[in-house]
Amino acid sequence: MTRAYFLRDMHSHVLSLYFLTRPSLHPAPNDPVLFSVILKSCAESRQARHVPILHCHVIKSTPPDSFLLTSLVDAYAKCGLLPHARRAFHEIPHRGVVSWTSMIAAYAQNDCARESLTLFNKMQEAFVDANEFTLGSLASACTKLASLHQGKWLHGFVLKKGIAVNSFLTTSLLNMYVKCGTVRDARAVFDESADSADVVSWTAMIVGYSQRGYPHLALELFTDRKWAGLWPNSVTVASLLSACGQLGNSVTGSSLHGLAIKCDLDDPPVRNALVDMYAKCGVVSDARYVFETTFDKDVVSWNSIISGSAQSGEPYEALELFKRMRLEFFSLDAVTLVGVLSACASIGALELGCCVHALLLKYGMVLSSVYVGTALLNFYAKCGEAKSARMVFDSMGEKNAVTWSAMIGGYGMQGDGGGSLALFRDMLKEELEPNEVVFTTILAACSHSGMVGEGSRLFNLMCGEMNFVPSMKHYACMVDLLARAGNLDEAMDFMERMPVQPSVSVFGAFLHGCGLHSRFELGEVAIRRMLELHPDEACYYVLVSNLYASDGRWGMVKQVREMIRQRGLSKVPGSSLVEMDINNDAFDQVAVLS
DNA sequence: CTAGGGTTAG
Repeated sequence: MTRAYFLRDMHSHVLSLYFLTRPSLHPAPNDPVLFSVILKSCAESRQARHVPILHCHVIKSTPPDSFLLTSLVDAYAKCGLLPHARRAFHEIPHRGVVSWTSMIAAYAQNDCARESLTLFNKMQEAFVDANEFTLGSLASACTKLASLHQGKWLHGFVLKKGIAVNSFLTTSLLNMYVKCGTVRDARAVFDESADSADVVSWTAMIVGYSQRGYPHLALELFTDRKWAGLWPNSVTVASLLSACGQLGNSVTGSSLHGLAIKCDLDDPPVRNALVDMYAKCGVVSDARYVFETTFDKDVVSWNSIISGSAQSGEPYEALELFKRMRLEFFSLDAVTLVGVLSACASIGALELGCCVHALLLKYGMVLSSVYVGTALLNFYAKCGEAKSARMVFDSMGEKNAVTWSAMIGGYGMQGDGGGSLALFRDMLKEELEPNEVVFTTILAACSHSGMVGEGSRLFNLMCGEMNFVPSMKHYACMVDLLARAGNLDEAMDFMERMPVQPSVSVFGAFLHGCGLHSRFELGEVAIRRMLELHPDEACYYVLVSNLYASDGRWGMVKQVREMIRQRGLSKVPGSSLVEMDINNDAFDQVAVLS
């Protein structure tokens, strides 16, 4: 059990004990110490029941005790009773910095960040000086408002007024920069107060790196000897596991698993992060093991294993788990359905996915986030339903590069390169920055529709005007584009002029074109080059054997296959899927869905 | 009497 849970439990016991021994009598304010203890326990255990009665006792005396009213503000706020907190605040006769800060914090904790800032202005008008507590709460308010501007102003205020910066304030400011600004600025805050760093500020910085796409730096900060004296807790470990998952680093991941066991850091977020890490590193069996041995599963546990299975090539397992979740009456959320949709997309389970769509509408989830809309769109696109995908696309409010890319790819999959291009132009018109995934998608769409001229033009636009450095995927798309259309000499020329060594997938695209257009002599030239660059790769032999097969040279095919066997290389056979037998399996699922 | 960090998704 973590410290937070323990404390909440303890305060709950304090209350039970007190009200058991004095069933009808609440403490009177003339015993302020006991009174404060009881109030604090109400706040920490989130039990609002007794607070109004205690409040009555306080305001009976004249003048009411400012200290106790301030505690009441805090207690109400922690129980989520913001209007009550506000009333108590207005009843305080002498408002000192603590009273103001309690109310500012009350707003920040109850999602009224805007009011926190307003109240801060009133506090300054009342000539009460803010302290590090006040500014910490205000920094949290800025984080919730996603307001870098206000946050920077606050940071400046702290420096200008020479307010003592402790690890609490450091963490709040650092976190503000992580969520609203850049990790660089966050790191600057962290480094400037390195002397007062503790586990929480250190962890906040690790979380920042992990969440903002620098998992490598997260691990680096963790192993930095400069902070060797800090001992990680379960929050630290959970975010480090997330970083390992992003990197696909299961070696460090399992070490952290060991650390968590050794230090008894075992709560739902850690277990969920473990499930996610193992799934992302391709060790689904370990992910499954951690999941099955978690006895206090929450919705995130289910979501992690469902998405993990779906993304690790086990979509049927994912659907099976979803069914189990429903049968156990576990309540789902949008993330669950996004995972299920991704499983449906990968096996083309149109019927089932449509039921998920119905569920999304039922819960009113479609508009709730870009993630949901994009997942639904992607599902329809992958099932070859570009029209339905487009309807989802048009109904979405917020869209990002992934959304656009899924829709562009949806047209591409149907061989509608014109549709892809039109949408790509719309994207540029809306002044959105296409990323490398969008470029890959549009190039592939051109290739599948035989639009060589358009594809080449886009590639030049990407490398020239838009200053993109093409990745291996882009090169493979270009070679595929040229080779598929029969421009094999041009494709060969393109490969030779590439600034990096072509990968197996680039050769694969080329050889495929050679097979399609019966240019076997060129294919053999490419095979020789590929052999020099990539020996010992099974897929290489498969490509060669495919080329001979398209020439009808079955003797050669047999020879190559024999070579694969002798060298002990193996390749997972490819497969494709068609939805059938809806009446049995899918309807079984549908029954669970409704 | 007041303050800080986490896990899942396209």
